[in-house]
Amino acid sequence: MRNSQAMKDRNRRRILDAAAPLFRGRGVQGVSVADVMQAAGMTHGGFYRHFADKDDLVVEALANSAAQRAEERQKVGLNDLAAYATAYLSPAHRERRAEGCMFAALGSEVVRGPDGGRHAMTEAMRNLVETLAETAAGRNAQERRQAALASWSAMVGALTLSRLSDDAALADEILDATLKLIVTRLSRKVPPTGLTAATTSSSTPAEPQDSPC
Amino acid sequence: MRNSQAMKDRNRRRILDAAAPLFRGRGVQGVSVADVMQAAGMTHGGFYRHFADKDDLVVEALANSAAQRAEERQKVGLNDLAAYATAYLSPAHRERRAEGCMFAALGSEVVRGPDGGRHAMTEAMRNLVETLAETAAGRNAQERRQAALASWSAMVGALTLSRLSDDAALADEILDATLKLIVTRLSRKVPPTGLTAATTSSSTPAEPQDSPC
DNA sequence: TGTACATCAGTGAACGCGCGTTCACTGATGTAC
DNA sequence: TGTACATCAGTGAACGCGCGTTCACTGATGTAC
Repeated sequence: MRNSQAMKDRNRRRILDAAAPLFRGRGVQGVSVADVMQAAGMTHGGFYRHFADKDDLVVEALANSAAQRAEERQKVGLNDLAAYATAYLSPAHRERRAEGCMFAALGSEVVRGPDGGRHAMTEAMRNLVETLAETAAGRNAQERRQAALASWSAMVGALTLSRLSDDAALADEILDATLKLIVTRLSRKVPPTGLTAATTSSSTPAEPQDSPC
Repeated sequence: MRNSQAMKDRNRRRILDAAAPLFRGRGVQGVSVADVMQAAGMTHGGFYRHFADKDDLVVEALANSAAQRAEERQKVGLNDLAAYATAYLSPAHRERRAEGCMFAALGSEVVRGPDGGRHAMTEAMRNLVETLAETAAGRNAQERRQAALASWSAMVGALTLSRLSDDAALADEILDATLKLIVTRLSRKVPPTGLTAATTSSSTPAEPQDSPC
């Protein structure tokens, strides 16, 4: 049976929306085309009406996911570096890989993948860094940009390493130390009122906020 | 033909030494058992005289590689945080994935892998962080440890993101901004004489030093 | 508006390939006497 | 020290499975008249 064009568009979106969390949770190579199609509520045969091949899906899913996150960020207004880092470097984010940041989950795998994937993530990163730079510490635009770049690097590294650690105490230490650095030295001081004091400990659960990054 | 015990030991070491760079360069899932055995100069059938399965190899290769790096670090004396970061955050390290840091290359993949892999990397990380903390900035041991943890997170994240960027200028910016942060604010000031000034630009090639981390 | 026909989204079986793993085999090694 | 035999490291063919991809088929959709 043939589906209408509207149905096809809706199904394509479903595939993309199903693919992204699967990839983040199990890695691109850990997820089959059939897995994605099943998660989208279809069988694997129809996949090639939507995408040229699996690589194509990866690129589209990364770009789609990045665009969604950027939009949410604008809407919710999670544009403050200190607040962003607090949510990003939370145990909740560490535990929820599938719903979390794609850079921490897929960065090293995408490096080895098709160029389109790197490109999609580069654009997402550029967008994010520019946003974060607005509330980063620094006496001029260049310093703020550098603080944002270093903060972003530290966040991605800390989340990856915290997930890697099989020692829970060390895993928390990594998040705490990195968050403290960003909050106290790399983000702009003025706007939030007295948040800084509370962010030193990761026991602040940073309410199960969906998807930073 | 049966080989002597000495030969067997030598071959096991060869397998481990062949496996580590392959894994770092192409990912664990991107390398087959046959690939590793071929790189070690053998055929795939003999693999199971040495390892229970591929997961076992992964764990042993990570541990072996980590131990070698720790030993080299002690010998060469690359124990100074600022010097270490300078080598780590160099374009040379970014380009040589197979010979580089296993945390940046394999971190997010090992997270999803067998527990043994996470454990091997956790121990390696603990050892490294303790070493780096000795020359990190801070008024007491706790502050120095936090600076070392945050620095290490930033290094791993920056290298991953710099490799990810398909924009060369952005890729360099990431390394430079992170290196500047670590050198100027997170490492102990005194010991090196006047190195700090030169490290701001990544055009300092940080002589093709083998394998930081 | 109605009819006839071409299109094509999605199905599910099938194909081909690579991978992890097994296995029969070999002959040098190590050991027991 | 020499001999006889069991061991077992490494070989290369083979197995079984899962995966990416293809394909014949279906029937609803869209279009031309």
